[in-house]
Amino acid sequence: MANTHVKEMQALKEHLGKHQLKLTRQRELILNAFLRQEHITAEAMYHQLAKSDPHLGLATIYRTLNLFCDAGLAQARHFGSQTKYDNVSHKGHHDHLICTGCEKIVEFENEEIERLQEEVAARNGFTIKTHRLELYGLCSRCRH
Amino acid sequence: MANTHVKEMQALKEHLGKHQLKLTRQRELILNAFLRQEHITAEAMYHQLAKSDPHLGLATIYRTLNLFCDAGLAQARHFGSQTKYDNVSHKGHHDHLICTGCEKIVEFENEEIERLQEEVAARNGFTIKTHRLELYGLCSRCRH
DNA sequence: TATCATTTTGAGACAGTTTATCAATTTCAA
DNA sequence: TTGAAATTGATAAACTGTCTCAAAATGATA
Repeated sequence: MANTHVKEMQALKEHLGKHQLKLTRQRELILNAFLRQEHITAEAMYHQLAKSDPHLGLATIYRTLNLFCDAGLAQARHFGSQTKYDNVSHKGHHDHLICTGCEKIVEFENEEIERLQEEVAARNGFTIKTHRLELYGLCSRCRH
Repeated sequence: MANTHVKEMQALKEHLGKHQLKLTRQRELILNAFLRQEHITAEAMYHQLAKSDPHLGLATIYRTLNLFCDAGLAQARHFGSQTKYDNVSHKGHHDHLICTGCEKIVEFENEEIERLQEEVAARNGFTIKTHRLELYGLCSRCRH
């Protein structure tokens, strides 16, 4: 199975090098599995990888996903009692509409909002690397 | 100490009446404390109220804050590993520019972004109650 | 106001998620 | 190849939030 995620692997290696961290078999394995997802929980990834690698520990999954966050490859999003790790490289970036009634999540993108964010950032001397936008409310079904 | 939150108390009583629930000393106490906050965690409220009422149980705080959510007075949001209960009657916006270099945080407001958020929500049948927008990047000082 | 079915409370047990611990193993620079 | 440093796996521990249940409080009714 070829590594089709050369760019992300490069980014990970760069982060590891900068922080005196090491590239391990597990980190490669988890990265490849992670990049195939749009977003996933640690627990789900644990079960998924257990099929091919039964001795991979849950703690390692958590540690590695948090490492990916530090490296800018992933972004943690807390909802309900679980943490979902978003794949940042997956189709740019998506924001979320979250129904507080039924917990339904709708993803959206809005270029105009992105543009205004850049504008706000520039006005304050910032260069944006990533962002998080979550709108909380009630979906049409839950409003009634 | 007079109850200065007549409107919210009225809304709570209405909810209680509709659902065969009872108005208790604890619910009044917690409501008054809650309405003084913009947002608070159950744990924080527990410690705050423990000073004047050492026997108020943590479970009661959780139950009551969830009751407020049902009554439309509060809204739960998950932040990190904790749940914050937003006071719905406060409508302050808290958008943030966060520097990943020096951790500086700049607050901002942008009406145009807010308007576009409403638009996106409406297009998806949602009614927004609150939102969270965080822009991560480098400030001018850290970029160099 | 007294009665009493129903709801609520407090205290702690419990459950689900994430992190800490630590001996054994692996990595990688020299 | 060597060895200091980082990482892993297994599991204990921590944390947040919910459940349990006997005792207490509430409020509708008489």
